Amino acid sequence: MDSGKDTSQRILDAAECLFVEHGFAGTSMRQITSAAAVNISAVNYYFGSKDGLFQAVFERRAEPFALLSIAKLNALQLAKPACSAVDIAQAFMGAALEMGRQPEHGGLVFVKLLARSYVEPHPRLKEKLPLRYGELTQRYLAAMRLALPHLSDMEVAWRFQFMSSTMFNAFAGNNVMRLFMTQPIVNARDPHKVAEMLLPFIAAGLNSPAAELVTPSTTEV
Amino acid sequence: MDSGKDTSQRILDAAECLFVEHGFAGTSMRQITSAAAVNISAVNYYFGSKDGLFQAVFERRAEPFALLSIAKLNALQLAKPACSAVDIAQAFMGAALEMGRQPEHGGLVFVKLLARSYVEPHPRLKEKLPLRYGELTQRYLAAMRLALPHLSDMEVAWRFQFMSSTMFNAFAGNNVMRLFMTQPIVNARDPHKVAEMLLPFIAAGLNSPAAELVTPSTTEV
DNA sequence: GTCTATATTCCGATAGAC
DNA sequence: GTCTATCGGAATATAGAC
Repeated sequence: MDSGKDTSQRILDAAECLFVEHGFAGTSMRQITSAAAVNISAVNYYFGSKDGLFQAVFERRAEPFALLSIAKLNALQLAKPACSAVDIAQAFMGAALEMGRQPEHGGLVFVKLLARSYVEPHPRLKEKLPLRYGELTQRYLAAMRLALPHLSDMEVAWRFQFMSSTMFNAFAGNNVMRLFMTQPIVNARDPHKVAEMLLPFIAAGLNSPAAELVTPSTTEV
Repeated sequence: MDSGKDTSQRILDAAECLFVEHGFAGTSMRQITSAAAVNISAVNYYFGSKDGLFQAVFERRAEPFALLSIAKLNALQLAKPACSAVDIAQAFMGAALEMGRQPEHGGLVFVKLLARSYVEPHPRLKEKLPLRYGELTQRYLAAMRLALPHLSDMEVAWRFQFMSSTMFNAFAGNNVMRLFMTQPIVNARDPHKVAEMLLPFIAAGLNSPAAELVTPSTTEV
């Protein structure tokens, strides 16, 4: 029998793919259990509800990805205490790439789920995510502040935001081209090639001079 | 009576907001008609179906936005035939900003709808959008190729893609911070301030040197 | 743990009175 | 054009046999 995986894991795998493709509201439990070839009531047995299933789908990958991202930064700062913004960007991208290289961690599916959650955050994420990713964000922001002393803390945060949205969307394959053109001319099949295209853009963007503020007041909350 | 707008327009307005906030599948016709304070059967009367309503919501803004974007580029190329990549980026951003300035065009709501469609394209968009936005994309790509002669056509397309995803997400207020941190430190309330933050990042990214290809083969389809 | 059967609610869509 | 009423189906969730 090739279906050696147990029921709950098959549900998680199927749900992960379907949530990425059609979103939470756009995916029914019947689709999930049908794709996983399990009985429909198994979802409630293992996860309590559809909401609970989503949470489980996310939590399975969240911790490994956070740990991986922080480990990449730790390794970088150990090897090169005065690291540049480009080094930091590469560490961040490296975490996504390494995740994509590990089939046991779902490959790039979780990065795609992150890209989607970015636009359409599930209610339960708003409670749990800050606690789990707060440290990651703080660590990367602190590193970037050191590497970009010519920028204010606020502008560093903006650039981290720009870097993240560009990266996540690129790895997730969310192309304007795919949407706007009959014949797409960019393709995100190989994540390493995407990373090669990304790097000069992001590196130059991070290191660019501070914004010339036309409006004098702050952009902060 | 302050509800001077007619029924179909009130439906469009309510649906536009709800689709942006909860997505197509996550929004029911009952939510829409309730928010619009109209009878539920009015949707079918005016738009035939929920799908038809989505298409109408999109098409109301699609043409004005496309025309505005192209007009910005026309004006730029007339005033400055040898325009730079930064000029082009500003023209593109200018279209979104001007759309945001016009309440009769829904302000920034359509940009947010674009940002969402980017991740979760409605089936009907895949047919209609390339025809409507194909010219826009081709025009901007052609202008960028002239302004960035050191890049291959393919790499220019990638950078247009990076620029678009960063812009749309920034204007739509899709922040990693909002998702990852308890206390968000960036805020996208004023689109002009967002644009000020965006410009140096995107300008430097567009003008950065070509990627060093480690893998020799092409990234094209 | 896995299944069938079912409860209950909500969905989009339509028919027909006015 | 706008309303009420309702249809048929699909959604999540649960109860209970095995």
